[in-house]
Amino acid sequence: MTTLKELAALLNISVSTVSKALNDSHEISENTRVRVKELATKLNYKPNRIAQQLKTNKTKTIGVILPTVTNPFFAEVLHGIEMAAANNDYDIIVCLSNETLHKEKRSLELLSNGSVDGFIMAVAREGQVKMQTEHIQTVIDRKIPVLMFDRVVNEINCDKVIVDDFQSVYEATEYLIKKEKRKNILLVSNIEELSVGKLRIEGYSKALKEHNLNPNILKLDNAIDLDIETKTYNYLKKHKHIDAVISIDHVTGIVAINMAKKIGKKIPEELSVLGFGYEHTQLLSSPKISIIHQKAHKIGEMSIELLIDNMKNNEHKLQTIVVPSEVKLSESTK
Amino acid sequence: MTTLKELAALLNISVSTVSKALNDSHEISENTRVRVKELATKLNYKPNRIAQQLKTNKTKTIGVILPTVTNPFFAEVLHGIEMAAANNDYDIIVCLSNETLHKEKRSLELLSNGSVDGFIMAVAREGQVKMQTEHIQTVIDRKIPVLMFDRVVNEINCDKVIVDDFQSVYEATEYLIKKEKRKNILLVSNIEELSVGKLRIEGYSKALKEHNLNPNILKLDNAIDLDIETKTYNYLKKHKHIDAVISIDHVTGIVAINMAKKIGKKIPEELSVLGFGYEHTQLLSSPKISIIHQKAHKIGEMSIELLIDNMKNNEHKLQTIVVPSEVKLSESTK
DNA sequence: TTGTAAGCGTTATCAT
DNA sequence: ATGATAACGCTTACAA
Repeated sequence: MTTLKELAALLNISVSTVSKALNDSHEISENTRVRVKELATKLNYKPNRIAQQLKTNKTKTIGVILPTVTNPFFAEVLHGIEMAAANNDYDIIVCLSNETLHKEKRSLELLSNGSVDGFIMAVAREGQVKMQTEHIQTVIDRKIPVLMFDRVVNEINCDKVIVDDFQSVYEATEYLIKKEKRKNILLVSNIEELSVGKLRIEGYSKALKEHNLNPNILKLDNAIDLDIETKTYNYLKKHKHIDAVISIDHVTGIVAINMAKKIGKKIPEELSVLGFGYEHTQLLSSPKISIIHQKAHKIGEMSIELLIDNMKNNEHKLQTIVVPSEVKLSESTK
Repeated sequence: MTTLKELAALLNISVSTVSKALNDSHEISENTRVRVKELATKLNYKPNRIAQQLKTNKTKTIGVILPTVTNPFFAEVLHGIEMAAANNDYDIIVCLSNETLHKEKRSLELLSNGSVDGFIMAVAREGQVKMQTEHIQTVIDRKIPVLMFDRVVNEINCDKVIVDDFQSVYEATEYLIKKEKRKNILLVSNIEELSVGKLRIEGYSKALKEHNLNPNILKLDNAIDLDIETKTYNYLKKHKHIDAVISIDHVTGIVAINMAKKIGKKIPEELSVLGFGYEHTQLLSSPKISIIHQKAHKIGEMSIELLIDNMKNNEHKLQTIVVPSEVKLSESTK
């Protein structure tokens, strides 16, 4: 790799002159500026980023710690983060906690050694269940900015970008009650132990209470694949009076549709199904599921913007931004 | 952040002594070694990675360039990459090309300045269509190791990790012909311009030819959402004799099932459906689709292993590894 | 307008 | 056993 030193030697001028010339310093004469730049392009000179980082004590890199990336919500957030970061000339280092505390901890520790200028993270399931968060506070105490999105720790004081979990489910439930006149609404949950899951369930409960309806909640307890189907099938078979389903994740809603059809329920006439969804969710269900579409891409973008403001702006004030979701009704229920 | 210098000052010894003590040099006395380490842990000293990188000219970081991460295949590969990288004490910088050439180019250029020790990439759709690949060769010429996975450029000589696209579809098609006695097999494609798409279609064509059957190919031409449904619906409606569908991506197979049911076809009796799939694909379809399951996670792991060997091992030989897929038949067709 | 030199935090060589 | 010094590649005050 070509270095400033090499350029300087070839041109018989000093390193600092070369540096200044390349950075368009006014101190440098037109003539040498051109000579330097020509040789630089000819030799394909690129400043060594590591050296620049050491000098400036800025990495222009953001650490992104996600619980997983196979969940389409996080994939889409990551997409938003990457795009926005690139637009601001930031790189991102991605770490996956796999929902475990030890991996999340390890990643934070490893990257806190000057590898990144700040962090964007959604906390791991394990940390949220066990309520262990000191490792995050430690990073903040070291004056490294941290931003949390989606899954958030209330006790920690930092920038946050969250979804309107409570409000969106509250409104969706109300819609089912008031507009669609549903009276026996089942909530299906596979994420009840997450902060977002709790909020969604609260939104549902509040709407039901306000209309004097009884809650029906099917907690799948972090089940996988066939278990999800069996439990849903059995529940719907046993409780024939259910006339609407709200799924609070992106999978169980489609499963509910499939199971209901198997039982012979007419959708949406006899059963209205609403779930959380992403890019292809509606395409994959038939009849179409109605979805609460979290603006995951937007969440990613906002996270970058806010974190960068925190890193650059001395008067930055910590804040929590709520990104509203968008309800997409299926054609059939519109 | 605590530095060696600070430790040295506090202990009234030289920087180099501190450095050696922390690195367990035999030159240092038991006594000072302990003193240094105690103070280091007390002040939570962590060596500055940037400085180490500058010194050693190794970043222990790998650049990962993906076309997208909302496609579950790439998400799962990324997961495998991240896990394997972490196990080998490597960080990954993730860039998304969004299937565009200019973003892919930009990312390669930006990271080629000493930011990473090597690259893992799947080329963007645009580059594959336009057959533009010089930017990749440029990186290789600079002696930065590059590994390609899945979508691969034959003309470029580098490590490759690929899927058995041709073979898996060939065998799946043969299975439909020989075991299930299907005679009118439709191939649905939304990725015919990608290297992998071409190979899959070839596998299909070869199997048909060997059994003297006529190919039926529905090219969706990179269509989105409702278009996919409409085109599939119309085709199946018009060509009632179709008795099997092979989808060569992870979406159109499920859509085919839904559309066929709409038309009134019995699945799998009248129509057998087979597609490419990932974690939740089968869960989302009803009746269950049979899937060719690409070992995406494995592809990610292998890519890291191979690239690291390339970076560390002087006698490394460039190679192409084929990761076999696994066919998961739906319960109903087993 | 150009050059010298210090410094970012490490590691490594060579004295002491 | 410990320390002084140079070096990685760059930026930047300060001198010339």
